[in-house]
Amino acid sequence: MPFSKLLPVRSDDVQAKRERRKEARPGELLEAALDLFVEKGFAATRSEEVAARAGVSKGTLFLYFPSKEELFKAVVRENISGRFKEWNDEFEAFEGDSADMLRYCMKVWWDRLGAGRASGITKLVISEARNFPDIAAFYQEEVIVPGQDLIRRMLQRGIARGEFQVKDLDYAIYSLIAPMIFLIMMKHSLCVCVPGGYPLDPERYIASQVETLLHGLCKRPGDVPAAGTKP
Amino acid sequence: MPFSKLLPVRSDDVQAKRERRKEARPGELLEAALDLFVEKGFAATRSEEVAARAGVSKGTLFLYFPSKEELFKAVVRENISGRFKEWNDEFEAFEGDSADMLRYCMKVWWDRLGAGRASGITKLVISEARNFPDIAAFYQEEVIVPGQDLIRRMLQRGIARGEFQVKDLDYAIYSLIAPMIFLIMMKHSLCVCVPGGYPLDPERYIASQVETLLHGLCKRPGDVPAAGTKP
Amino acid sequence: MPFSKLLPVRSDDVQAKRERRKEARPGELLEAALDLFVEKGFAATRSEEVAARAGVSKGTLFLYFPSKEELFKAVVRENISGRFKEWNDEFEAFEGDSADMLRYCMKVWWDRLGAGRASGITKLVISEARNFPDIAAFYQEEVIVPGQDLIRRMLQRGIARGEFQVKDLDYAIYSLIAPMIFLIMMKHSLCVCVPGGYPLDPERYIASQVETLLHGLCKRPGDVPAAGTKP
Amino acid sequence: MPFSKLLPVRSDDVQAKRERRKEARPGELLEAALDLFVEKGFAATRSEEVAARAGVSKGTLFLYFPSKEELFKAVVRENISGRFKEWNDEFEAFEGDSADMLRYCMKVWWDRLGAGRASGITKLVISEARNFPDIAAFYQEEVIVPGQDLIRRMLQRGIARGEFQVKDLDYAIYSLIAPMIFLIMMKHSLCVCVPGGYPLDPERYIASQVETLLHGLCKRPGDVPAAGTKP
DNA sequence: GATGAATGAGGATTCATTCAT
DNA sequence: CATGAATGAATCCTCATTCAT
Repeated sequence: MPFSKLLPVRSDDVQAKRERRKEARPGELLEAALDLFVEKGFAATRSEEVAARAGVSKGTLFLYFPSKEELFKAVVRENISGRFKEWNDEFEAFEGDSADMLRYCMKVWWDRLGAGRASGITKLVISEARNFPDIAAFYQEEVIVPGQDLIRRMLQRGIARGEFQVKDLDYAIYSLIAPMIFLIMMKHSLCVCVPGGYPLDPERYIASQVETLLHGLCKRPGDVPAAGTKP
Repeated sequence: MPFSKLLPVRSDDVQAKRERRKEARPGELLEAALDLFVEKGFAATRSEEVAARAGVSKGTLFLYFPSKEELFKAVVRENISGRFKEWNDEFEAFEGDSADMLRYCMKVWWDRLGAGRASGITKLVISEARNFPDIAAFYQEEVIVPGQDLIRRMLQRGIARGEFQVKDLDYAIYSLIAPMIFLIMMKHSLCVCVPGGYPLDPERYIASQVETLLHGLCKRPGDVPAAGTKP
Repeated sequence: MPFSKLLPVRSDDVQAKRERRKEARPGELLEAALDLFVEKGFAATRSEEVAARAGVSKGTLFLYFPSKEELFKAVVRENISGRFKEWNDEFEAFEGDSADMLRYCMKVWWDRLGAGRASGITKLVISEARNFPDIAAFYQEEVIVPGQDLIRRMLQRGIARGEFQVKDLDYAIYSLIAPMIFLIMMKHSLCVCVPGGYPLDPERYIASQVETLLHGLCKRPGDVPAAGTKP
Repeated sequence: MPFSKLLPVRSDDVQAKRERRKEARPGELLEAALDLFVEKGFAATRSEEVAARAGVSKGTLFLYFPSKEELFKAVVRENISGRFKEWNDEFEAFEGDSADMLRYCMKVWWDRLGAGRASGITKLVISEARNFPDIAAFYQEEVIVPGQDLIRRMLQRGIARGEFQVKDLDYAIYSLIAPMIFLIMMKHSLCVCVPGGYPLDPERYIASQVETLLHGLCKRPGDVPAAGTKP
């Protein structure tokens, strides 16, 4: 038994915590940085604040990341992890109406990604892409391509089942993407800073988007007079 | 007639040039500011650089605009707010099918605003709103409120004419806004920095969005088998 | 008769006014500058504001005074004019009690100098003397020396008439000067900028100062119990 | 005992020096600031110069004081406000004649405050109050109010003991304040810049002021013929 | 002479980054 | 490894002064 074991327990504990923390450092810093970058953007986030939120000193931050810019890149890379495998499986397993599938997907997307902190990454990338081209490339490859691929397959399923019709499949995917990106951008910008508050209830927004997306704005010959319409 | 009138024309000319320059200054500065704000964002744009690009010195900028923020507001007024009058008139004067109106509006919106540099302002505001609440509030008031108002009236027109049906008018406007904002965000972020290039042809994008928006994804009972569908 | 005489009268008038003004320019500038220097001090007074208050353009100011510093010096020199002749005469002519003379002088000093704008010069000189040694020298020679001389003679008169007694004549004069300078300084500083307001009623202040100056704080053996004393 | 404790003393020493410097910084900065504020006034003192005189860089100054104004307030607290406790105690403890108390106080005031650099602060505030209302308000609260309060209590003590008599207590305090302020103003303006030198010996000035203040200028019936009077 | 547009040095303050401990 | 004191380049904005007209 080493002598250290004979030292007062507190010291032991603290030592252990310190060890644990030491290895967790980069992660804690990335966490803190994610929060702050999402909240304030790259330029307005102060290195010291990141360090403070991670519970370390300013100097320590630069021990792990050589510059604020590298920290930023690490934050984005760290958080762009493809959860696409899981999503693909779920998609493959889905049975039923394509309209329901789309309704389900949008809702699930919001609950699992949009509503959480992960959407902050998307906001971050889009907002700062211009000043960080390699991040943009990274994101494109890791998120956009697989994401658009999944969405395309969803539309194809609908078409194959004779439930959807689209004129231009490559661009139809944007009819699903645009509403999601818009919601994310608003959630992280105007919704949190306009004095009167920018009114945007996500659930209601998604419900409205999906229905319009499925059925369109145009009244159809056989349609019932649409009870809910507010003229 | 005083002798001065008989002096060489040059004097007159130079005077004229000076006058012209003086009057042109604000415009030149606004041009330069627009370029830089769009390129670098609000925070990262340095006042001095705006001045330099307009061919004047630092001090001159502040002769015309009391602060960077006021300069930005002037850019917004010059490039966006000022156009609503014209748009409203056009809307009021429009005759014909509401679907055509929507097609026309989207196209015209792109040609006049979206395609130009002005759309960069929208991207900027959404990206940096959180750090500049004053700017966000200003933009909300000057652009978002009148813009959404116009869109709402377009939908109401369609409903009134029995051509559109919407369940939730307040949120249906986002079905028009989201595609536009998405296009703007992409145009000024991923589209200009992803190496391979983010493939997004605006015209085709808008055409696709509008048709889906009008008719929805779902195949309708009486629909012909949709020749254009690419399975 | 020159043709100009046939021009509309207005022109004539304006021309005349302009002529008149042209010669008055330096004076108007000095007036404006006096006001502003007294109000804001040297550093905080902007040349442009002086020009604006004098009704001319910025450039014109520099036509008459080569720099802000020279303007400042001119302002002080211009306003340090000895009205001492008049005061001396009045002093020589005064008949009566020396205590009354002192009461009279203090009151008259306030009415004629202290209360007016002239006191601003004194405040100005004392406040800025350190940065303008030649102004200080000028003021010393033109104002302080003759002023102290007059005051000394007043005390001497009292002593000669057996009405005053002083131990140290050279310094006794400060017993008259200090209250005046203090009042001036306060009038132009704390009195006009402390939020709650610095309470200082000049008339009451002078009355109090004079009486204490004449009779002292110490109760005298034969004194009546001083009805007005507020314990 | 860990081995580190056995390391050469040098490390310890250097550490100590660094600690000492860190703790000394605010003091060094306050010293430098006091010097410069007194010498040049508030507006004309450049932050960088304060830092330089304290032997640190611009940034370091703002590490200890968030703004130039806060630096100034700290200077005031350090040099003036902090002393009232001590003064009050001394006043409470004073035994003896009120005239002696007044003589003692004036002398002590000069020795401890007036003669030192701290009095320059008072001069500065009065000179620049109008441009820095916050500073004026702060000074009023921290220095003027407690100062006048102490003086009022001194007069009240004299009255209570039947030694002083005043007609208007609220204004009688100015009979003590005015001489002190005058001396301060002169010391920091004309006295240090008039070429020939403005002749003002503080000790003699105070002695003269106090005696006149106590006994007044007027000869009293029972007075001896005032040996010292120089006619 | 008069104008006022233009200049650019200067000043307060911020913050990423370094480095001695 | 960790710290946090120190740095100084960078940035917004001001204003005395110049000079072409």
